[in-house]
Amino acid sequence: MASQEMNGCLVMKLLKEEMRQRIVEAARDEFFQSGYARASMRAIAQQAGMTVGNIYLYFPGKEQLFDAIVGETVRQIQEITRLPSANNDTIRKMADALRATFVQNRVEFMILVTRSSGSKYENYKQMLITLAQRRMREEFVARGYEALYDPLAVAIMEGLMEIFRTYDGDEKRLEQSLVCFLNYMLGGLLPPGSN
Amino acid sequence: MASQEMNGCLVMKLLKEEMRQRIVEAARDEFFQSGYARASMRAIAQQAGMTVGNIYLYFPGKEQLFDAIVGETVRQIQEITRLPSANNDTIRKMADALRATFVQNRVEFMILVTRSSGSKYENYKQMLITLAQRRMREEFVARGYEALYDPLAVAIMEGLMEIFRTYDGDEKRLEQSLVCFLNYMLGGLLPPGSN
Amino acid sequence: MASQEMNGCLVMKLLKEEMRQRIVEAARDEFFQSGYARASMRAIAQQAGMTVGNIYLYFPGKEQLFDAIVGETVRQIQEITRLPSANNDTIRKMADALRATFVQNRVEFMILVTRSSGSKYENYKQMLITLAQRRMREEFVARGYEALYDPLAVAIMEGLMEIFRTYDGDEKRLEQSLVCFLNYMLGGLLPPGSN
Amino acid sequence: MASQEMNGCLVMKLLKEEMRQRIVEAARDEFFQSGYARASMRAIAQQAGMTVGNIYLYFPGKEQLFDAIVGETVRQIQEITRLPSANNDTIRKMADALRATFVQNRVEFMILVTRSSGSKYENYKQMLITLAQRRMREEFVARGYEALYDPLAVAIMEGLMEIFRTYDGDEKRLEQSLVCFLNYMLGGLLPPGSN
DNA sequence: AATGAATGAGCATTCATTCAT
DNA sequence: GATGAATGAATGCTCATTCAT
Repeated sequence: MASQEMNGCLVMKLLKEEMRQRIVEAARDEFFQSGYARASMRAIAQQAGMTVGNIYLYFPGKEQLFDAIVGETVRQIQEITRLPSANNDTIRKMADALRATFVQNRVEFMILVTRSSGSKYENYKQMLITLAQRRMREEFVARGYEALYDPLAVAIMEGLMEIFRTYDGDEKRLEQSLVCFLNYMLGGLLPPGSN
Repeated sequence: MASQEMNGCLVMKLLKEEMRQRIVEAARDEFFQSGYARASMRAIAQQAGMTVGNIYLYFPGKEQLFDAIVGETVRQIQEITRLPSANNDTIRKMADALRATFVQNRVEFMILVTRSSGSKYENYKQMLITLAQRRMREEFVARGYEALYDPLAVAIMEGLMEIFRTYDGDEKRLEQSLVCFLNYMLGGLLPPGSN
Repeated sequence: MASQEMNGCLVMKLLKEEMRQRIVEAARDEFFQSGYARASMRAIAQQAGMTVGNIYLYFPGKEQLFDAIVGETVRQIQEITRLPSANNDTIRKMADALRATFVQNRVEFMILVTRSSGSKYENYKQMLITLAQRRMREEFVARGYEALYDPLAVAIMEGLMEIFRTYDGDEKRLEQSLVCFLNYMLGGLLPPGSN
Repeated sequence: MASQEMNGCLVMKLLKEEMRQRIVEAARDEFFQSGYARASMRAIAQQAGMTVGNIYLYFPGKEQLFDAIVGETVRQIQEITRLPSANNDTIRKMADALRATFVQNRVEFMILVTRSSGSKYENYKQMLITLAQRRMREEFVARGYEALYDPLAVAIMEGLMEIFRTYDGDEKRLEQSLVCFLNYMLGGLLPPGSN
């Protein structure tokens, strides 16, 4: 009987984990498709093949469910942004780290950046950009582009994201485009003859 | 007596115009803060210091109220986008026209581009970018950057908008930054020795 | 000055009466077109070329305005229905009286009978029919049709109204149809060879 | 345990079905009393002893709730009206079919015919009458009553409905009255000596 | 006498959340 | 643990009526 209970417990755990996963996947789809604000708990439950109420056993609410999806990605990106800006390749390193994150968590990244309106992450893209700006500031200032670092950071970030979007799934061309784009964008920053 | 009547008439008109203005301003605030979809007619009414029903004396509905705010800006931009792309300065011309529009209708422009989700303008930014891409395509392809025109168009547009945002109110520096930014972004397109 | 005032007073009276008439006519149109429930005070005011509030100077409310339109017709029909049922031509007499009323107050009659839903007259047609039934009862019973007087009363009334509707404006054919229809409907009631 | 589950399941189903039924009954009452347009979802919910939102778990909207009530009756009548008009008893057959429908769905029939203003069935009675007219036209014209078929069709239909109303519940007398009424109404159509 | 702006209660509908089972 | 029916407050919108001018 004890073994039965333990067994039951394990099965339960497994079941629970599976259920949680099903919810998360359905929610990811729905958030990606409709955005946070327009996403409906009903639709998520239906797609997950369960009832609305059941979702609330696994997650306290819509916001926390959203967190469960994009939270990990947020954390990864926070790691990236904590890297010391050792040399003049800061941007390339950030771009590469973002690429890695994107390749791993493509949908989560896109949700976070373009479909989070209405959630507490609704300014996430802006946060990212601001972060990039801080990193780039020194280098730009050193090269006499202090007035440019702000829009350039934005331009680079949005350009990167467009590349992510465009070459989504084709990792090889994604990388090529990334390099090509960054060379173009950062070309002006390099001393003549440095390439 | 005639002067009294005229006076009364003027006062009325003023009052009406003032009310309309109060609604428009409250709505602009609300749309800017919450975006079209989450903006609430009740909240707008409250902020304008009147009842919901009264707004409907001035505007037929939420959508038309939104239109009353962003419509003029939309029209101005349509004018811009109809310009013939005579020479290789297309982008500079578009940028300049956008700048003019932005200087005049800063909040409206921002609402249109970043807070219009749920309205008929919800893809407005994408439309603008697509437009820019079509304009830039030829020039980029001619210079062997065919793989780049897509993210570059995005980068340029977003960079422009960031400049609008940053130097909002300081028209002089806005212009300087614009020129500087475009030189930087389009520098790679010019044949060597052309600068 | 006194004469001026009297003059003013007369002019006022005339004006007032004219205004009242304009309201009544606009209301008649609107009630006829949209029915009582869907008729809108705004629309009536607009069609009458005045403001909503002004209507309320002449009539206490929507219901009383409706009364001002159909009230007279109601009274006329009440007169008819008070006629003593002297001989066996009751129905013909009622039909004729209704015809007279209809010819005079065509629109009011139609409003009363078919467009009064939502007002206190919404069962007016039924009232009329019930009345006709009471009148016909004796004659039908006398002729052995006691089980028939009820649906026949309805059938006759509705048939009459359809004729009113169909031959509206063409008084001659209206009368012909009326006679023809009543002969058909009441033919069975007459003793053989009585025609 | 299996039986418990089945039991639970059955109870659930019953409960759901009971709720649905309560809504339908409350709605039927409300639609019958106030007509489609003036019927209020709030009132229906209150009469059904639940909140407004809950009704929307069972029906997508007011219109579909109305359909759930009158739809079956509409379908039955459509069947009737598809009958080929084989001989001169068309009207009797239609009357009989209508009687059958009425006996089964009395309130629904009345709602459809007299309380559907504002819904998509608001011209239902007229449709029925027009249908009857088309069916009767030939026969009437053949007998020289071409000017009469229109008001007669109305008269017959309304008379039928009155019989339905009057003898509601007493099917035997309903049938007798029907036959009697149709004999009376159609008597004039038959050739002399045919009865 | 006339205006017409303003009100406020009403409408159908939606949806995150709760809770008895 | 899971259900899904139920809630209740919110949404945009309408309209008869009122009232300061």
